[in-house]
Amino acid sequence: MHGYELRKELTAKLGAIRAAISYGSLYPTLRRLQAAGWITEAAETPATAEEVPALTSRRGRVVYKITAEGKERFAQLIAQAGPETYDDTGFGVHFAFFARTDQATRLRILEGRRRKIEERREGLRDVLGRAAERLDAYTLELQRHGLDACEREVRWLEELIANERSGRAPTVPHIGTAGGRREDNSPPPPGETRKERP
Amino acid sequence: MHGYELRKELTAKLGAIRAAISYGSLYPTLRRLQAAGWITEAAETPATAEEVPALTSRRGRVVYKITAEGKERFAQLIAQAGPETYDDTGFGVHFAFFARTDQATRLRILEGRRRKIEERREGLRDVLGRAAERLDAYTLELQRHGLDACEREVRWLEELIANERSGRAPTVPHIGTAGGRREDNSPPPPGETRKERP
DNA sequence: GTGCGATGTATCGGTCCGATACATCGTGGC
DNA sequence: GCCACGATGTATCGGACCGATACATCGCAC
Repeated sequence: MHGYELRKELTAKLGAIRAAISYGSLYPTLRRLQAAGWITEAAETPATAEEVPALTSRRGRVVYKITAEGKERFAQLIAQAGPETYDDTGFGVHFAFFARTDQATRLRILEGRRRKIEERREGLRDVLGRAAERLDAYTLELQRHGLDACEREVRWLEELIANERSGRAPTVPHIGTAGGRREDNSPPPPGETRKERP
Repeated sequence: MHGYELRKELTAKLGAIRAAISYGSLYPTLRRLQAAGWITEAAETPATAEEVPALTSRRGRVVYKITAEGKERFAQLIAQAGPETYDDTGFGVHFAFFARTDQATRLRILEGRRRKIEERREGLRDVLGRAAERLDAYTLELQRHGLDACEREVRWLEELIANERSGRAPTVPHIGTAGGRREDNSPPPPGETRKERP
């Protein structure tokens, strides 16, 4: 893909957890990835390239392609978990690429996230219990709303964890016409033997 | 307060919406505020100041105090709304200081936030409707969870808006021992005549 | 036929974070 | 008695990211 396209694709995939990636972040990152050898420039520079326009740095549509090394590095990145894996953005990104990981990794990340949210929940309960008099009604309402969100996310995570353990794909509780679904998750990417634990 | 204390205070107040403010942000900001004349250094430098230790830049506990100009500027900041007022962090900060604003401002901000969340919700519905086949089960589950969060927040906002219009303080739906509450909101800060629309 | 919104690459200034350094104080364990 | 360790407290630095902006092309509606 080229940068603009990639941005749209990522926005559709990550739209639920964060805003669109900024250009000031996108293009430098693409150059960094290229310098590292994880992506390469793949054909298609301008259509009207026969004439040399000598204008300002004109370059239209740079299409990139991931390399074998890049694929391997990406597999590592989404499988390995650090402390930042469990914060809001980090978890969202990992989760969005769960279909490219193995079940052990998915379970590890889901449980780490649950632990993190439970800690946040306890912190909020502390504030609501101990500092309730010192805070005004609006601040308290904010904490309550946050606490509610934590509780819901823990339930959500627990459902996902239970499904992973029982080997099912993520459930579709609210929409589904009849029951759940049974589409296969984590299909092996075509033409590439992936190592389970990089 | 001094920096460390302020950080703890803000963490308790904003803990539901964002992580603690980093030191790399806190201390430069305090200096910026001081340079602008919105806060001043207020007494209490070290206790053992009689001896000049000539050590490395030793300065213990700098206590700051807001100035009259700072109070006015703060009142302006929380009352005026730009586009960034309605994103997650911006809205949270404004909401956390709702008790220091008037009802018209509160309503304006709540409705702006609702509009923003409704837009996000429609975006997610679009993705779930149109691009459902292109995305894997985990990505879809992420969108569903995000959509659910949007719907809940809209309901929450609508409740708050209704309460504002009827002149009541924010309701306490889940906890309360008997009914709601009727604590006064937006008390005028003591010893300071605040302008309603700066 | 022309104006305007979508497509597309690019840079720049500024802000914020994460890690780190360093010093003091209180307190509980040995 | 003393000392290790965690909490308190100020400070800086590099790097990542955002928001605004600039500039060019393309398709299409009016």
